Amino acid sequence: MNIGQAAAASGVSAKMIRYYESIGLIPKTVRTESGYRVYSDHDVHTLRFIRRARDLGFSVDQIADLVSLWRDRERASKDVKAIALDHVNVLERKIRELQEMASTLKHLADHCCGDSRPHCPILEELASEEPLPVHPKPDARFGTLRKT
Amino acid sequence: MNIGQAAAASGVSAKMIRYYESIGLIPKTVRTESGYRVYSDHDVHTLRFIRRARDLGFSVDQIADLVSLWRDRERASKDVKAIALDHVNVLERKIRELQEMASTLKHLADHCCGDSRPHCPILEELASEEPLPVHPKPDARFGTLRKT
DNA sequence: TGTAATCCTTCCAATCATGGGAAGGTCAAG
DNA sequence: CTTGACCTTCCCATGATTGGAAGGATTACA
Repeated sequence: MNIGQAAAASGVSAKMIRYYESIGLIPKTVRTESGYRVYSDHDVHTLRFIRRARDLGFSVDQIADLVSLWRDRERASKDVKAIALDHVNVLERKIRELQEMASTLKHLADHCCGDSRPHCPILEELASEEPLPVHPKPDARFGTLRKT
Repeated sequence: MNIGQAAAASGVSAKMIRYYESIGLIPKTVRTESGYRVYSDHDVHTLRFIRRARDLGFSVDQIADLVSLWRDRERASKDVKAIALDHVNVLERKIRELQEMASTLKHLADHCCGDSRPHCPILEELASEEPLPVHPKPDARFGTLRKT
């Protein structure tokens, strides 16, 4: 299988496959006489594993750890779980950050008439010397996202 | 005022001030004879405006638009509001993506005992040929985030 | 068999916002 | 006058990904 076919079969672009090889996430493949990379079904399986981990937002470093645990039949599941929960924490922190931005911004936009006149609370707020008002109150709807 | 003082007063690092100047987000400043950049209170005010916009996650391009609207006394507030709401949409889309990842991952982690044995549903799922199960059901808790 | 289209290769560059650091000039305090 | 803290420019790195150029290989079709 050529790299293009492996890409189509795995959902990882040929560009990324070469990149993953270059950084050592996947081993160097066999080549044909003319230098073409050759992939097996097993390689494609690994690539699909990587793509799934990537779709869950894992970093390449974490994916490397996950792949190595996947290959290791003696692994402890707690090591896998630790990586996963670590990543959940990162995701949730990021989510809270973005929610805070969105909430503040929606609040500001709600108070802007959005017509053809120049008066605009959004700009006023950005230009203000006061600390940015951390959205009215951390809406209870988001409470379920807290880690507690 | 030197760049370091402007940085301290605005909360934008000296590095970033130079960068913003280089990309044209802020105009080139006056220099002393020896080449030091000189900043006025007005410049610092602009920098603070930029920092606030940045803290709300606006891109540099959007910030440039916001600054230009801020400067424009003839602006229409709807132009500002449009930028803000556009950005809210981007933020909310990103939030939903991250929530989907976190939710899927938490679900997987919940089913992993996390002990010293090798069996691990997280790895099994990543290695599976099935489509990633988009978390059990788009939990109603997140429904309020939908754009409708 | 010729040729054109479609692959593949490597290498380099760009993204986005930010930080690190080197080499060297400037300034203020002691 | 020296020392330390500032400033200058320039280059590099991040992370994951895409784009493209130049050139070789393979394939398909007439």
